[in-house]
Amino acid sequence: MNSQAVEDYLKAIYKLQSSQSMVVTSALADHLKVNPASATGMIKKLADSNLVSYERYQGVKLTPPGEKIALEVIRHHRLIELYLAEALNVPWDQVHDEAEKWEHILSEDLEDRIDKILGYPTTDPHGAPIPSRDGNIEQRNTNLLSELTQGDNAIIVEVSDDDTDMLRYLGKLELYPQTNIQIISISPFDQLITIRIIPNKDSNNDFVIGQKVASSILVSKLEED
Amino acid sequence: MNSQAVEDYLKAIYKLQSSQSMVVTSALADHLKVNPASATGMIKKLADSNLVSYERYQGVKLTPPGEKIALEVIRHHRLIELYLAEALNVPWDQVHDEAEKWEHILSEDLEDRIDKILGYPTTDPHGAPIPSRDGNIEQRNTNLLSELTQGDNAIIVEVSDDDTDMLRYLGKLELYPQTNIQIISISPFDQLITIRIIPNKDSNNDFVIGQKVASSILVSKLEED
DNA sequence: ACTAAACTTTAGGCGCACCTAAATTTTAGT
DNA sequence: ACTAAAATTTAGGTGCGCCTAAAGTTTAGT
Ligand SMILES: [Mn+2]
Ligand SMILES: [Mn+2]
Ligand SMILES: [Mn+2]
Ligand SMILES: [Mn+2]
Repeated sequence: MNSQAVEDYLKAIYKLQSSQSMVVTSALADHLKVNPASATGMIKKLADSNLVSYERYQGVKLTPPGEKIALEVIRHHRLIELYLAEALNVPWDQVHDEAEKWEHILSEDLEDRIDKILGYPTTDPHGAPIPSRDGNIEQRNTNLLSELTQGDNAIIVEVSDDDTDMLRYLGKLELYPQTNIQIISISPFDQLITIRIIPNKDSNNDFVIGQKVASSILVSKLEED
Repeated sequence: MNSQAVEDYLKAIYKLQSSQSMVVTSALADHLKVNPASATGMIKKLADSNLVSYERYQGVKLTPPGEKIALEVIRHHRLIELYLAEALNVPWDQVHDEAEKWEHILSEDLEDRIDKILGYPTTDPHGAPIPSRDGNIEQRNTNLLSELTQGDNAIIVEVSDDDTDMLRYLGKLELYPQTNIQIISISPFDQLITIRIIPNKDSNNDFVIGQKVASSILVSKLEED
């Protein structure tokens, strides 16, 4: 069995691979809040087990077996998050921490039972896709909300799930996955974004977010009509 | 935070204390499937933290703080077992292993949510009492089924929860907690016990169990009428 | 009371996953 | 091309929880 540490490293590498194609030691160490020297140690272990390919001083990449394990753990994580939210009414800003622990001990049998009870869901409470049992994950074409320009219409696809305070804030603004939004304006210098949630007809409920918040939201652009 | 190992030791000591008032190193080592030398090492650690009182060569006893932690973990274990059985249809012979892992990472918040959804239950699927949040546990007056004599009527209170095969067997015999039984006869030499489940009126469905099975069942004697 | 068996503890080690400090390699600026 | 800064790896060490082997203590039988 893979240790919790191994699973967390593989998961982190998977996540970081979406931005950098080769994950660099310091990025991994930052993400996992360990010392770079510790990350190097684990990287060597993972490379020995053929879970990552590793070039000294250059960084790591998941091998197919490493990616398989990462996706398995991510599937656990997201199914658990959704289950906690749906079945146990855990608020969406708290499901992540609970899932972070439970994901490592969930049995395949219980995974299947949860999957079934949820009706074989495809996304978690933050909009992230749930990998299938055999390790496939939906690839989507998304933009950061911070990349949109004035007048754009978009639907929120996913929000980052690991910052409790951010999630609570987004909840207060009602910026959930599946919400339709329009970019009313973007201010000069600070790039403050004025947003309207789309059923709203006038500017009464428009609000402003900054770049930090806007770059934690993934959207899919809608065609103008 | 207490490690999983510490929690498992305290739980084991609690369980063993019900039979021996001072828990001896080898009993603990047997129960936890570790080497006696390892148990000694952990015992010294627990004694240093004031979770057990320890006399060299004589054995250990839980202190009040140690018992509090043990009951907390047992509460987790039993709530989880019941939740898995009720909400996720996990068979009663499989809930134990899942709970054994989950009990150590369950948050107090999720514990409360599960407790509430189950309607503040008092016993787990095997009939064992669930300690209250503040660490009280119901004391019951029970006998082993193996201690009963011919003609006795009794109600099954609890069955031991940690042997999957035994539980599957008991399930097949329909010997669940709350089942009323009568001791029809006990054979000489082997002490084989012929049992009738009480709604049954004649001997058609009587069956025989041996001492191993009979001593894994806790009962409460019923007065004759 | 003595002794042998049974039990328990001590001594010494191991693997895991982390750390700090020092050495090495890469990188980026001039 | 050279050098200083940044990143990475190596070296050496820690705590945890386990192990085996050896030494010490209790126990039970004679
Ligand atoms: Mn994790
Ligand atoms: Mn999520
Ligand atoms: Mn356990
Ligand atoms: Mn139980």
